[in-house]
Amino acid sequence: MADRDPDSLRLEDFLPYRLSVLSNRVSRTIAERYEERFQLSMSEWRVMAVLGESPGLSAGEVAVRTAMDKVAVSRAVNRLLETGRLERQFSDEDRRRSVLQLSTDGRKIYREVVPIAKAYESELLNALSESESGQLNTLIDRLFESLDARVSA
Amino acid sequence: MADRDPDSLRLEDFLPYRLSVLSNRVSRTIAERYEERFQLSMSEWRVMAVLGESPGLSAGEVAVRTAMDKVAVSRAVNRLLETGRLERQFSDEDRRRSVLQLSTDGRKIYREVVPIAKAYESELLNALSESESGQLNTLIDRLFESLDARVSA
DNA sequence: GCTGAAAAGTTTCACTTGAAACCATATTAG
DNA sequence: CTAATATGGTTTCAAGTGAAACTTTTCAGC
Repeated sequence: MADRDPDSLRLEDFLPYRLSVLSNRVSRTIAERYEERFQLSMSEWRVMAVLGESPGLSAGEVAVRTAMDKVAVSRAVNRLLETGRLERQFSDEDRRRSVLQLSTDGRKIYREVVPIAKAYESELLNALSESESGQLNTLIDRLFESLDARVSA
Repeated sequence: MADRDPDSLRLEDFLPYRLSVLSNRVSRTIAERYEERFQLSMSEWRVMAVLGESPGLSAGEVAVRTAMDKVAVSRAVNRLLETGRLERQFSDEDRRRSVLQLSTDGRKIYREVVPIAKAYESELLNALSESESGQLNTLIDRLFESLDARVSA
């Protein structure tokens, strides 16, 4: 497994590359399952997903939770408003702050997409044993910690 | 770790989402290290990386090896030609087929970037023990197999 | 209360991206 | 041979993206 020739770089063995390819394939596959069927982009679905779990968030909070930037959130929110999947009010205490929640229609779609998403995740994880999935999660968390540790480095 | 409520979806625990965020952060971080310094986009670097390992590939072969689509490769190749990092000939047997290799300048940059990329990978993997990195690689391979198994499903 | 700075979102602009159409060369069938 | 088909690569076009500028509202200091 060791690959310690410092002068050569086999892209196929390079972790950042492997993660990127894996993630792209996974995301594309799952998106195919709801994009066409629900006319829902991945950004829109992410926004719906956090609002389904946590109604009443502001756009900024959605951005943090989804790791999207605020521009992308703004656009996704607007499309979801246009398509009637989302309702927006503005906070009484702070009228810049939006208060977002799924509409009746949005909740309906949410309830349809969640099982699709979870089924796909299970399918993918079928390749792994229970304990391996646990390992994977732990390892991913470690990598996040490693990234956080060197924010400004 | 089990999360088997089929009606709810916590994005933060959802593997496809976690992979996507992890991969984006890793890629962005590493790209920062060479983009500004070498005026090199991630696509261009990927093309250089495979040609550094395997000179003489065609554009199509580069596309397969980098998991990029042919449009992206075509554009990256053209930029690399313009900036003098790449040389292109066309095959004698099949004059549609390009034969690509790094130029002297390209090889120089390649030799500078490889250690940067590898250093970053090591930094990231410092969070893991030797055996954990091995586990991670195995798990990622399994997930790829799982994806390949259901190509047309 | 006012003025200046900050925060929540939105808009703009320049750039990237991928699908589909396209061009040139190669191959195959008749 | 020549027509039809396939293949390698490029161009076009429509959509997506992020950084920076902007608008509106709030807050802090005086």
